[in-house]
Amino acid sequence: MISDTQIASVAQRLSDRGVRPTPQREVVYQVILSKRDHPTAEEVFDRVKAQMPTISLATVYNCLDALVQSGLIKQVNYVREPTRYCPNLHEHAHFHDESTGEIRDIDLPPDVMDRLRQLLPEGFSATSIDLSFRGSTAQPSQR
Amino acid sequence: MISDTQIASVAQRLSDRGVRPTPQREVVYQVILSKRDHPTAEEVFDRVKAQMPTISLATVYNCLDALVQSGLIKQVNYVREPTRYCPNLHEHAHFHDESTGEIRDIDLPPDVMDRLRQLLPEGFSATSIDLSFRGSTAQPSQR
DNA sequence: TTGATAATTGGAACGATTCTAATTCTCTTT
DNA sequence: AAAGAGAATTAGAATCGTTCCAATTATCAA
Repeated sequence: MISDTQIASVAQRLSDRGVRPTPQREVVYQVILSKRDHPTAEEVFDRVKAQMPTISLATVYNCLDALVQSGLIKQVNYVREPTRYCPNLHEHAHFHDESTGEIRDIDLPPDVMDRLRQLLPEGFSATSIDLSFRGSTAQPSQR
Repeated sequence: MISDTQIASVAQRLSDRGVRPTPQREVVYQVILSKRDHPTAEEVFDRVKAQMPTISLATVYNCLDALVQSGLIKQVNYVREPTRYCPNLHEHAHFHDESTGEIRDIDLPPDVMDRLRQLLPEGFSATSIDLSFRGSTAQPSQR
């Protein structure tokens, strides 16, 4: 369930970032925030339709693009899989479990980020750093 | 220009990895080795056609898959761009220059790899680690 | 040389994403 | 509160990269 104050704060966060807060964008953003996973655009579309059945897939793509551009969400992509979207704005990496397909966030301490940046030759500056692991987990994740 | 010994060694490397050395695979592999960049499948297709005009795009994809699976080349992918292929087997990251579109390899020292692996929680084991930077270079790359 | 298996081929099919052009909305200015 | 300009939304068509398919051809072991 979503309270009015949450809706308000979502709209607020959009305007704060210079994103015109349309109902569609609010719902898309709300949907992404309300579940800590990494949905594809199609999955977002399905979830959003529950609240706003008339929204179109093109709009979902447009909204996701606006959110990504404004820095409110991030994109994750794996070879030959649809792009996924991620509401976690902390510096983090992704672990892609090959057996379950699950994607888990891995915290990235600042010292590691610094160390990574040091790898770049003179004159290179990175606006984003993407780190992703692929592998398997010994035990099933408990959550 | 490609000498016979180079061809031979390409075929040899294929069989060493358990990849049946067909003419198509040899040419695809040779083409990828002969230029230190990160071509897409279509680009590989174009280059290969110069030597073997009858090859089909499907075969190029098949060959690239075989090479990736056997560990002879790597895949690189960026959000909403076609998959790219990379002959550099050393541990390395990629730097994606946003203004030129160029992709540069960045060496990854073993200690950094170790540090990255340490980030994984208990029970997680990574079969591959992908690190990629996105940004711009102050000076144009000299090479 | 033969047979079993694997690879290649061209074209159709597919999934993800983008484009298009018409409509509707939002927000600012009156 | 109304109007107008620009932005966002929409449905559907189009596009792009990739995979699938069924028929043909090649490779390798016996």
